[in-house]
Amino acid sequence: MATTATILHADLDAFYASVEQLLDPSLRGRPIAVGGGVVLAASYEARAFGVRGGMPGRQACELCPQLTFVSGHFKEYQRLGDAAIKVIGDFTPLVERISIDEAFADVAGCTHLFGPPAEIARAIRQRVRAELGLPISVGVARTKHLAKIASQVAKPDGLVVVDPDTELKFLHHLPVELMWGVGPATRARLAEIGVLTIGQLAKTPGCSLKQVLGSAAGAKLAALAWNRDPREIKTHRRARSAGAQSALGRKPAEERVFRPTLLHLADRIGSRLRAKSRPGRTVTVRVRFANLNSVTRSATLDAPISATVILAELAEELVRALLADHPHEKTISLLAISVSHLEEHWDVELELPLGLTDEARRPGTKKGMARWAADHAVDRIRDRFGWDAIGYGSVALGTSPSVPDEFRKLAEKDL
DNA sequence: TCTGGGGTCCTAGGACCC
DNA sequence: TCTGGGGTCCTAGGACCC
Repeated sequence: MATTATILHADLDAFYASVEQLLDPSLRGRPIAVGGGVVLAASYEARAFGVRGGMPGRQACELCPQLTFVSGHFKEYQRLGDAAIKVIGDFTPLVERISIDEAFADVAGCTHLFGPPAEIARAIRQRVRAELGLPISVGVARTKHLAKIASQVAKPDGLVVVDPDTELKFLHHLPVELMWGVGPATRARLAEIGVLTIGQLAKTPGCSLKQVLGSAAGAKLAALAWNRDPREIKTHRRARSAGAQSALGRKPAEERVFRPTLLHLADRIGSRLRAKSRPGRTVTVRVRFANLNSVTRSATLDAPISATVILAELAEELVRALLADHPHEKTISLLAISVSHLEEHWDVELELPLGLTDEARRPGTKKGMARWAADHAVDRIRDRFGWDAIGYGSVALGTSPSVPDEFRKLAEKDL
C-alpha cells in the first residue's frame, strides 16, 4: 500500500459563473445565473438562495428575485478551462481530465522537482488565481475517490490534504451522498436502513448492502467506504458513444414532428463521427413522453455507420416501432439518438451499412454512393465555413434551440 | 407548474453457441 | 429424449456524473 498521498483532484469553482464575474466586474459578489430558460450554472451568491444548475429559470427567479441572468461566453469557458488544465500539466504529464473544469493528476513522479503534493496543490491554486483570475479547489489524497471528496470539502476556493494516517477518520463522518456513485436513489435507499454517513456505510454488513443496492454496487461502495479505490489515472480514454438530444416542449407524436428532429440530431452526430473516423454499430433512440417517462429502442448492425441520412432513417424506424408499442402516448417531450460500439478507426469511405434492406443504403449502388458524397461535401464546407454554413437546417424544427449550440459543444467528449 | 444536454457504467433476461 | 454448464452478445432500463 502506498503510504503517501499523491493524487490531486482540481475543480474550478462555479466555473461558468466565475468566468462571467471575471469578465464583468459589476457581477462580482452578486447572485448570477448563466442561461435563461434553464440555469446552466449559478454563482455561490445565487446558490445561497437555493438556485442550482438545471433548474428552470422561472423557479430560480422565485427563489432569488434579485438574480441576474447572463448569457454565456462559451468560447471563454473553453479557453479558460483548457488553460487551467494546462497549468496542472506544467507539473505532471499524468493528468486525467474529467470535464471542462475538472481533472485528476498524479504527482508522485515530480515531487523531487516541485516539492511535496500539498506544495504542488498550493502552487496550482496560486497560478490559476494569478494567471487566469479564477478560484479553483484542490483535494489531495492517496486515492482518486478520496481526492475528489477532499476537493468537494475544500470548496469554495480551498485546499484539503488528507493524510494517509487519518483518511478513514476524515471519510467516515461525511454524508454518503459525497461518495462518487451515490445519487438521490441510492441515498434514499441507504437512508431507509439507517445509513447516513460513510462511516455507517463502512460498518454495514456486506449482505445488507447487497440486499439494498445489488451485489456489484454494494461491493463497490463498501470498498470506497474503506478507501479501497483501485482506479488509476488514465491520461487518455476514448469515448464509447456519441449522442444528441433535443427537448421539444409538448409535441404530437407524429412523423412530421419527429422526422425533421431526428434528421437534425443524426446530422450533429454523423458529422462528429465522420470527423474522427469513428462510425458505430449500435444506434439507440430515446423518446420521452409528456409525463417525462422515457423509453428506448436500439439496433445493432453488422457493420458500423456514420452517414447522416442512414443514421436518420434507422432512427426513424426505431421511433416508429417504439411509438407503435405505446399507442396511448400522444405527446412527446424529447427525442434523442446515441451511437455506440464505436470503431477505433475506420475508413469511412468503406462504410458498409449491412443489416439494412433498402437498396439505396447498400454500398456500390448509385444512391449509396450519392449519400456518401453528399456527407463528404457537407463536411468539407463546414470545415471551411463553419457548422451553420450548410446542413439539414434547424429551421426545419420551427423552434429555436433551448440551449445554444456552443454550450452543447462544451459537453461533447473528444471522440 | 413539471429540468437541458452530453456522457458512463451496471443489470437482468433472452438468444445462441459450444 | 432429457439433462447441465459456461460464455458472449444484444436489448431495455436505471442510476449517476458534469
